[in-house]
Amino acid sequence: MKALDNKGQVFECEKDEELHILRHSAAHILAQAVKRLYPEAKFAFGPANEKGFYYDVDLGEKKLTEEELAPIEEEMRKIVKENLPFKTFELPRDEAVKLMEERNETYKVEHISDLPEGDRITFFQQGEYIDMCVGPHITYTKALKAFKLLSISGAYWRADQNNKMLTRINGTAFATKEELAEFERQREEALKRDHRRIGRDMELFLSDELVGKGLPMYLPDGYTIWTELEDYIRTKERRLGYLHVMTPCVGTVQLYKTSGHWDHYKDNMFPPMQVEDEEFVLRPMNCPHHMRIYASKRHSYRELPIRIAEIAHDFRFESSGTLKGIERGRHFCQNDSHIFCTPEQIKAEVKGVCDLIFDTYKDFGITDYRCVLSLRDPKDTVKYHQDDEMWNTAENALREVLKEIGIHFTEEIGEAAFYGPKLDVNVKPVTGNEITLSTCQLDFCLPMKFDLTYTDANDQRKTPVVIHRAILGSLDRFMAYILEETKGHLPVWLAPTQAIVLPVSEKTFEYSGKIYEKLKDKGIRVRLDDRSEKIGYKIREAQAVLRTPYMLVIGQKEEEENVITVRSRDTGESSTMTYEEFEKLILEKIENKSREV
RNA sequence: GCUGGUGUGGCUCAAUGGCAGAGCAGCUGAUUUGUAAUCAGCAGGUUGUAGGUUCGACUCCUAUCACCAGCUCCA
Repeated sequence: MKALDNKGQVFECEKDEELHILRHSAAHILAQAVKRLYPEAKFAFGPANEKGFYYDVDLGEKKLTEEELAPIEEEMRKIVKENLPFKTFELPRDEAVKLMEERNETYKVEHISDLPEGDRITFFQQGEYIDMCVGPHITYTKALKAFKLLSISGAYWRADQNNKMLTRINGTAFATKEELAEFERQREEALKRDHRRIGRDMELFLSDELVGKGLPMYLPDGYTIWTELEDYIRTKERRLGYLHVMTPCVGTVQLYKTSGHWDHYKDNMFPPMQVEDEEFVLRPMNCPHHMRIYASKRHSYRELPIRIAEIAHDFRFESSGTLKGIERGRHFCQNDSHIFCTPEQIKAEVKGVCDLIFDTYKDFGITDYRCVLSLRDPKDTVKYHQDDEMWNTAENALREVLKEIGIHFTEEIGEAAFYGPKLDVNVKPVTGNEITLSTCQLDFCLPMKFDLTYTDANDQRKTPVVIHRAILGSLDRFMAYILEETKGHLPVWLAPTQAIVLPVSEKTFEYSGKIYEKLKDKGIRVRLDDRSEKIGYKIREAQAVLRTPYMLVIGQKEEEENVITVRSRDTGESSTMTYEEFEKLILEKIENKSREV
């Protein structure tokens, strides 16, 4: 595909940048169409992204509805048909400002004033529409062959909620109509993979208005998965020397004032409750409790590192718009730990945490993740604890360790916790934005606030370093991700129903019942489907709804030969074996806590 | 919280101002079945909630709640 850069050169673009150029150009054509239909419209930013493109528009008092997308899309088709050439030109800063002011593009003017002095200011034009832009773009509007406007949403100017909310028009574009059709098909498919949908189908959890929004309840099968995850991680942690504790789900306001969380997050906590002369909040995180456990006695350097862990229930008053099934609720359960160590031990401990994270991911077959070293924004004096030296030490220490271990990561400014830098491991759920699954945070700050100490080899009082870490993050969120990844086809050890006995007819109910009882006695999560339905019906339900790894088809043939026929959920294939062989097989699978089936 | 959208039986959807309906699930009965839906019957609703307009509202209006997409936020 031919493209035009901002020096006016036409070039043959690389395959991998084609889509981006196409979508970015679609955004310009969208803007042109909007301007034709709504001449008062002012434009902010209109980039391409991984899903398509959007343009943020200020339509004054006008509120665009989704029905009004169709005429805009129609106008875009007209522009494409007009086959307007894209042109580019460059202006000195003052003339650029003048041009944008003439066109009433106040957001563009504001943008120019933020650009560094020496920057070239370039424009692209197709027909009557001029946009300030670095390009590149398609050469003629006809090159845009397959596009669609998808939705309307709001977006704050410059991503700041104190600014005006603009109208964001979302669309997508592809090189061909076939690819666009495929995109729409995949979008429908994705809906079926959404953990909220799977959770409802499989009866894993539910939300109830009367209980409260953002407060999901786990049903028996969902809780089975939950407890398996809990056992899995606790067992792993015990082997690594973590010490599990249990602390209450409330704490005094003073506790959070001491930690500094109160100042930063009081608006995102459930409000305090006054009881006698104490004021409590539902706890939003566990660090302060664990700090107080550490502080409860004197520690020698010989004891360190001390790894205090807890599967801890937390409550956060999340904004209603951010709630999303069990991925983000107002109650959740953290797989939390605080490692108290000496500065010398940081490296080994961070490495231990990283090893644990990636070992766990290997078990769950999680390969599509992104590591981010989250640093403070030194300009943000409100959010971050002020201590340059501490930050430099902590950030350098963490960066150094990560490099040494050989983890590939990107650095992001302003993503750190208020008390320290962190490594976040992020994944992409089926719908919505990237989420953090695991985290490892280096903290020199809270130990000081809580006056934590240990006695070193020279009998000197020293302040320990704290590593906050979560592997499964929140069990709820982890479960959501695993459900989406597997489409509910969980490995045997996690599956709520591990095997289901399916008698072909009443004639084999008794033999089936014996098999069911034997498996149940072994602690296997087994069901018996003794309804008077045909075998095909039972298989369909076991496969598509329950997603049971093993379906045991028991007919007269099996009874006569004293065997069972095992149908696999994942291959759809059946094989015949003795009961003993099957029991051995399934117990091995349950023992093997990995994604393989 | 903000912007937009959606709310009809457990689920998926129909009915656009004039008698609230279908399929699946459920229950009852028949059937005794061999690898992704056996047949018949029955039952299931104050159309999210509260007001309003109208002779008449699932349908129009107002408010509110929940859910969905996106934005902001995410210790």
